[in-house]
Amino acid sequence: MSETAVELLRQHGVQVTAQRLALMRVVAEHPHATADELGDEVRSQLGAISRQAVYDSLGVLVDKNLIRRIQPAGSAARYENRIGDNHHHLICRSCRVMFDIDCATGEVPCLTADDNHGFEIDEAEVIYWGHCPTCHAATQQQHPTNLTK
Amino acid sequence: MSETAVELLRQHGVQVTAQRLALMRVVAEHPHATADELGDEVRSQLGAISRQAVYDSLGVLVDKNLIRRIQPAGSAARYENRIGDNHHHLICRSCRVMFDIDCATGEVPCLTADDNHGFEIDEAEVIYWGHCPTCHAATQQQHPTNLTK
DNA sequence: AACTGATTCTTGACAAAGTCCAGTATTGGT
DNA sequence: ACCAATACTGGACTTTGTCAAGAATCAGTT
Repeated sequence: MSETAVELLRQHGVQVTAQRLALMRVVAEHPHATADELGDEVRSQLGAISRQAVYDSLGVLVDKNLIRRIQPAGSAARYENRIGDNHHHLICRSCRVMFDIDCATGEVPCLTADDNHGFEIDEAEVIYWGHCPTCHAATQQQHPTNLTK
Repeated sequence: MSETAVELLRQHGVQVTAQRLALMRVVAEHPHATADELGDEVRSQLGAISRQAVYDSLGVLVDKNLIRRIQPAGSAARYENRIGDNHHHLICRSCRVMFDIDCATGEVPCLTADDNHGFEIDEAEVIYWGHCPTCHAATQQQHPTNLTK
């Protein structure tokens, strides 16, 4: 597994460092974690890593398309290593749980927009918002208006 | 126009204040502006408004569905008064320009997900990412890897 | 028109997420 | 093993937003 990671980095012309390898591993182990959480996790495995290194490395990995960054409203950026399958996300408005979800339309959804304003569109990001079973049950009694948690 | 705004607020059981009226007007005049920008604009019209009042008021208006909050990756929350027509957004990865875009599939897109994990889904937020004509032309020569602006 | 309770606004401190910068350490090619 | 390029560290700083206490405003009632 580490072998593969090293090769992957090399293939993408990226220097191989302990921090990057650790982050790749940790992202795979904890999908949808924040930079902070990933940093803590790496810290518990490597002993130490600076916040800047976490951001730098994640940034490089995102740029090279080795991991994906998701940034849902009202929360810090999250990272996942499931890439290239154009899947989307389902998030609970109350508790912020997040699930992967395959697009209903099968492939690249809604990618053809009526008026693309001359843009070169490369991705249609879809986020499904709703309430998970638990939170939905809880909101039956009272109707919460402040969803900003 | 102000009449309408006053009525709108009343209809939604919201107290009518100068700050809220100003924000509604300013949001209408500057779609896709950030809270900060809206605050500045109100300030230049009313003379003064506190940051907290801006956030509070925008929050109330969003809760009452009088305006909509959009929070694209890598930028502060933005507000617009075009609501209820389920339109989406097209954003340039380089310069962050943002356009409204009607959904290609006509109505509530991709809202039926294969496996909804038991969620009560109420919205499918779609953001089209790409490069605007200008930035696309610029990226033809050199391939920029850092899209985090 | 004045009173009053509830809501809203102001002010200032605080917090989270991320960036900037200068110096040091690592990496990988020779 | 050496060296230039790249990456990491540590600390200060910025941006975006929230919390909390008191002052001001709103709107219903008399």
